Amino acid sequence: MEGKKDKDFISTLRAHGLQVTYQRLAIYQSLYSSLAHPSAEAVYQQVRKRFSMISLGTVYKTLEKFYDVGLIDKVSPITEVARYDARTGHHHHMVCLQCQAIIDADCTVEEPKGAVSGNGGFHVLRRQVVFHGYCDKCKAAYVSSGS
Amino acid sequence: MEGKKDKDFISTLRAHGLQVTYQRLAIYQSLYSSLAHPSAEAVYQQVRKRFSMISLGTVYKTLEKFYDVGLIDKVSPITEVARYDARTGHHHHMVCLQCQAIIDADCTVEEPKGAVSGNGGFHVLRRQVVFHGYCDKCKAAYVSSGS
DNA sequence: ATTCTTGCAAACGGTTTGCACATAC
DNA sequence: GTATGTGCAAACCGTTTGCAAGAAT
Repeated sequence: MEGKKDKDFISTLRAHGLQVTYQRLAIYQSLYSSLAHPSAEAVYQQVRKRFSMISLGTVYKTLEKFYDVGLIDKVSPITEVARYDARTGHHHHMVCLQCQAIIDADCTVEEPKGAVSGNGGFHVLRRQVVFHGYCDKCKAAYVSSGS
Repeated sequence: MEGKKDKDFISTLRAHGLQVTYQRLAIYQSLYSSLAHPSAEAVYQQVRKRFSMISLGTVYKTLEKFYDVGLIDKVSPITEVARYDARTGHHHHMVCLQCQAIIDADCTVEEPKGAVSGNGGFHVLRRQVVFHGYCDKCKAAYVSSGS
């Protein structure tokens, strides 16, 4: 579940003009090796396992900095807390209403047609699709327990 | 900007099994007559103009109740606070990164293709597309100020 | 009369901020 | 040596909750 060596993380950080610290390495590495779109708190818990003195504040600051320089994505849909993603390619998400899992999805979206003509002059920079529903696991639980 | 009489609001509330109060009427009416996808705070400020003794807590509780019974929609995208919409038809939104305006948009989205085969068993209930960018007004400001 | 709703204020939780100390460069 | 990052704790702010008084049915 790794695939990237410390060296690579270091050069990635440098490539984004970031100073390299153990905390940042640990945070980026943790995020990079997760598919769960973890929250700041989740990253904190994960990183803490190997780096017990890290503070939650640092995790918040670091994730925000990563996001600022475009190193990571921020997925903040209808889930109640911010969730992050180290894969910055344009893809979309399926969010489980039950367990809050966020699963990557692909799909194409056509240009928006505003209420008025065209899209009302809106300049689209990014499009994000969020599918809400139940993941495979929760769907089963949902069905078996009735309605 | 009205188009609906008090009587209509009353029957709409009743139709959703809600007790009718002046506060609820005012809140629903305010939301219904706005295109701005206002936040709870914004609804509060609006309603307060004609109903000065209303409390913010009531607005929160009421909007949530409306949402529960399906009377209104909750739009909580990358904007920092919850935003509501009295138009519950399936439509999407363009969110201005500058002024936080939310503008209705139409577009079709195809079924999601999960990372795995199909959509990995995900049962889609709702799909929401958020376009981020700059609205007509802010785009102009953005361009004229350079960068 | 009973149940639901309101208003108020306190609590909550995720996130941000200020500051002194430590670290990267 | 200087700028930047860290840890800690307090502040922040949108939102939720508990409860007593008030209104709807």
